[in-house]
Amino acid sequence: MAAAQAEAEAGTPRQRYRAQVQQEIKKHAWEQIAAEGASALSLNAIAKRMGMSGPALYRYFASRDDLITELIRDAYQSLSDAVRGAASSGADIRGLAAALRSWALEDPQRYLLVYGTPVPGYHAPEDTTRHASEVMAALLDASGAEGLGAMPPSPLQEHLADHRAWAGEHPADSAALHRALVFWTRLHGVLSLELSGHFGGMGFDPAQLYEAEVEAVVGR
Amino acid sequence: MAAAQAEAEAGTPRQRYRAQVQQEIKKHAWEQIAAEGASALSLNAIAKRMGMSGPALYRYFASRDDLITELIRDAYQSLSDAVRGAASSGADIRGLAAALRSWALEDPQRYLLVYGTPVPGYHAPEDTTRHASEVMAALLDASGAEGLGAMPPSPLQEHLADHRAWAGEHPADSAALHRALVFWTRLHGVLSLELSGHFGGMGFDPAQLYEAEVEAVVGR
DNA sequence: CCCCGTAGTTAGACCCTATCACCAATGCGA
DNA sequence: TCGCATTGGTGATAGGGTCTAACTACGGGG
Repeated sequence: MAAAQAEAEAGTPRQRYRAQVQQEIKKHAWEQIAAEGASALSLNAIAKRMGMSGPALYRYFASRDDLITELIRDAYQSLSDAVRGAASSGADIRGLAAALRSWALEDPQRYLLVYGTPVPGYHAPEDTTRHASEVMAALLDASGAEGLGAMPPSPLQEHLADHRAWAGEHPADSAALHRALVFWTRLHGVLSLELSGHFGGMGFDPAQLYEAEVEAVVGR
Repeated sequence: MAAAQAEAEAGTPRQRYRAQVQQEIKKHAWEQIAAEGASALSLNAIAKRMGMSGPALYRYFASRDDLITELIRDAYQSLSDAVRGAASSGADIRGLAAALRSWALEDPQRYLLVYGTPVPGYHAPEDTTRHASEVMAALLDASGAEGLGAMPPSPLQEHLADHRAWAGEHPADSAALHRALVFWTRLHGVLSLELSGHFGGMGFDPAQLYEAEVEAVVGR
């Protein structure tokens, strides 16, 4: 609570007001993104909805890209919270998968902001990669758990044993590294195609495909 | 060749000129997309590079969205050609995977134009879904081939047996349907994350992960 | 109480898409 | 070969976007 106070109420009244307006801008930005996609986000439109003139927003965000970067940062933070929250409340790998899916469906455009098509040349700020690492760490924890079907040794696992920089200090064997990567890429494969509407009209239920992929990762 | 003539040289000189200019516009559009991404595509910039004024392009494409739709159409066509070409020259499921990957790496933005983040509310024209079906059909052919590791029966396969509208008239059993879906989603999972740069800095080789996923689909 | 920093304004430069009216050239039928 | 409708290209313009610059109004700390 002290932390919440420090974020929400600390400082001078001016700073509190500033933080409040920034939050409101972001709120409208998310609504607009959910409705029209990130590429259609317009500072002018946000300003009008807030009852002020366009250039006023530049007191709060240096540029449109700055605002979007901030939103991406928040999205990463939210994702990290969701999966680490699930992990810390005892969820196994299936639970993490469920948490990931419900986080994605809760706001598809938010998921696509993180994992969708990037602008060539865009470089994510430092702390987003930190959040990505946190998610990875939770995945690696779950991937190393006992009771999972054994992944047969493969050339990839030998490769991963030699290229595990991304795992940091995490004490996971190459089978766990492999499982974490497979968890990520397979679930992203189903989720992103579903959220992008590529399953639309095919007639089957994406949730069941997702479940099947989760079971395949677990090892049956 | 008769078909090529019909496309490239048929009709009056006016029609030939028109088709030629349209092709040149598309060429510049692809260059711009490859460099800056589809969201940064500008008709004005294309016109300037071609040495003419902005509004002139509207003689050839009714709107920016129209041009992009046409590019998506061409991308689908190109993808369909690539995988059906591989299939018709005797490639097995591994060959299809290799063809898909090399098609994707050849022009990442082209892949992302097809499978990347869509604009909410955008509806693909009819013939793109036709190309998607052709790709699916090639996949289903390969997925039904003998010599593949058996996919154990699962709840998903029962579901797919009842929801196979997307397979059309194709005589594939539910195991083949399952394998085709898994082929698509898993390889897309690796490819899209790779092309979006999410593996950047992780240190491992995406190609080896891709290969491992292909082997997993084949059934080892 | 004054004063300075901050929030907000309008004006404007420079992009973009898109439409319009007008001009020029081209190639077809008579 | 000539006339002329069709077609391609132009500048002007409307309207929206980002973003900068100059100016005004307010409110809290000295």
